[in-house]
Amino acid sequence: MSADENKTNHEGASGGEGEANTSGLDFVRTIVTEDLASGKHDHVVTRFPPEPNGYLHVGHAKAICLDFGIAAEHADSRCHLRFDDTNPSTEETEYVEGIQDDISWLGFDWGEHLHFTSDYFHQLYGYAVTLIEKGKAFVDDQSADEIRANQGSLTEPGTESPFRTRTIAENLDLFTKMKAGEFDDGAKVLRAKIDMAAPVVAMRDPILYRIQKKTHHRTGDAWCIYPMYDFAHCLSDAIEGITHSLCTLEFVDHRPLYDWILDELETPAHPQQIEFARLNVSHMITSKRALRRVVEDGHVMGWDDPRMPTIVAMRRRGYPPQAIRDFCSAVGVAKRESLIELANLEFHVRQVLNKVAMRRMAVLRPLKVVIENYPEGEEELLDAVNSPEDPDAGTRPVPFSRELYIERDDFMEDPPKKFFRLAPGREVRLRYAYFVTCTEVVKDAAGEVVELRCTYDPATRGGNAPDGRKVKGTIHWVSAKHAIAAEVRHYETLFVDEEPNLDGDGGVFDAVNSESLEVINKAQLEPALGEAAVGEYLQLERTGYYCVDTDSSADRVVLNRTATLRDTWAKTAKKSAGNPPKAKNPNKKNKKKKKDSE
RNA sequence: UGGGGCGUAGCCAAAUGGUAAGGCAGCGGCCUUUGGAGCCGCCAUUUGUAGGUUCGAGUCCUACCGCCCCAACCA
Repeated sequence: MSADENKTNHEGASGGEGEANTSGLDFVRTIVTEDLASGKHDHVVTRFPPEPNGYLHVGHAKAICLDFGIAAEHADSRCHLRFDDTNPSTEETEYVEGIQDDISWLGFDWGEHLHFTSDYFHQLYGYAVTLIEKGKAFVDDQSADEIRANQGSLTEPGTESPFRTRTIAENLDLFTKMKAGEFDDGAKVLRAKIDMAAPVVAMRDPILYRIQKKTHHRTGDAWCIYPMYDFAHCLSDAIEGITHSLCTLEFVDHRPLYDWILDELETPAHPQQIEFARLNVSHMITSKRALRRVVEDGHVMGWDDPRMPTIVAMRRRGYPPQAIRDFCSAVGVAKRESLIELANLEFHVRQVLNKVAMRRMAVLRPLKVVIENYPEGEEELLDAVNSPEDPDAGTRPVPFSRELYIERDDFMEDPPKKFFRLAPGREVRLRYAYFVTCTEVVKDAAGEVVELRCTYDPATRGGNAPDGRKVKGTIHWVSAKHAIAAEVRHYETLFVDEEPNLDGDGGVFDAVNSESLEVINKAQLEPALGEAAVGEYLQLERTGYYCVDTDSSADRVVLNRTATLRDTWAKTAKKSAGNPPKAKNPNKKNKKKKKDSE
């Protein structure tokens, strides 16, 4: 018989549709599905509401996938992109454009529903006037400091403003003058009249409008008063007919205010705010403030540096949008705060790349090999498969000649037990080419191996021996004469800790991994790589997934390593060497409050 | 110490009173012209703790413990 019971009881209201099957759905989709089944709504409208004051990051990707994803799952449903641009001092057109690019790239489409909270400034103003007329809002002359001081504490109630009892007429007059620009920034604010003793601080006469004589990136100087988030957001949702307004957990406390405003005013709709836990990924941060520090302090090349957790950066690094969507879908949606291991994201990146990346050969750290019984000056073209996952991708010719490069790591003078690659006297297969046997090791004065002399078996052309003999190892190679020199960039995580502590003495500086970028200057690529386009997904066989970086030009190839290949050899090698696991950065724990993390 | 949210494996996450899905990671094996990919198997006698209700509890009740959020004229 309680009100609560009525609120949560959807079944009775159903038009005999039967119960919705919500098994396995996350809690947000469960609510949406039940609302549809009960007839509360016959379609769903969601919205993704970024503030254009920075670039989108992996955490936003989750929200985007949720907001747009849910809309796409139901008939006649849609998701709006609405820029929450109520603070002209931090927002810029550059970000408006960047955010649209990111969402499109991720694979979502808002159709005709590109909106701006600033489009509603006039309506919002009208709602504010209505609130004043109802005696539910007043103009406060207190300074910011005074308001803060009178707010009370978490355990003590606040005290009412001395201006709280102004007449409606006076409030109307003052608010009109605020809008007309008759007062300075901070001189006055419009506040809701709710309850200074409310246990939820957000309900203690929250500020609705403040004066900011700033030029807005869209409305210019038309306004000098701007609505606060709490006032603008719920009303914008209502104006757009949003059915389910999804946001992160820190807004739970704001829900009573969201509902209060919509209950006090006559609006076209009363959307339901639903909060879910934000996405955290190990070794990444999602605080815009800290991200800006990382960029401004020069720890990275920019917002799109492949080590950044931003969407532009993941794009430049070579993460396919499908992988990001798969990842978001795999981590789920719940209210429990969590820290997803980076390995999870990388898994989805590899999973997609394995299917789409063209295979190529490249030698990162070259060791010269001379095939002594291969005629000088001769060369030939061998066929190499472009993708074992996609027969339609065909083959390409790869030039072979007497002098080759192989990976230094693929040779050991004194190999351990399970090393299957080249060693003195040992025979291996050069991928797609021939079996070769190492006959001599050439060293320089310092004892460094500088060259290998080998012989090849002409009968093994293509990689198979007619006599059926097997080799244990297959290594990649590149013809020295035909190779293209390139720069290859390898990345480690930008932060050394799983959960970087940004509040320590050194802040971001102490948290960043100073060895997160490794530049390899003279990698040798097979000729086909000279034609790869910027952004193209590649797998350098046996070494990893790469893509052509935007820094590349006609005469310079730069590759980014997107992800390594799973490397079981590295594991067994490490195991037999008894290497201890990497030490972790000790300066963790004592996390302090993180703000500005949306 | 006020209000709110949350505790299921190393990391995520399902299970709507009926006997703990799935994924990642890890471990073992098969296969392999990438030590890749793929395939097979193993990995929670138990859901923060302690009581209680019930034939039956991760689910309901009580108490306790722990973590997170809230005192911007930010969003």
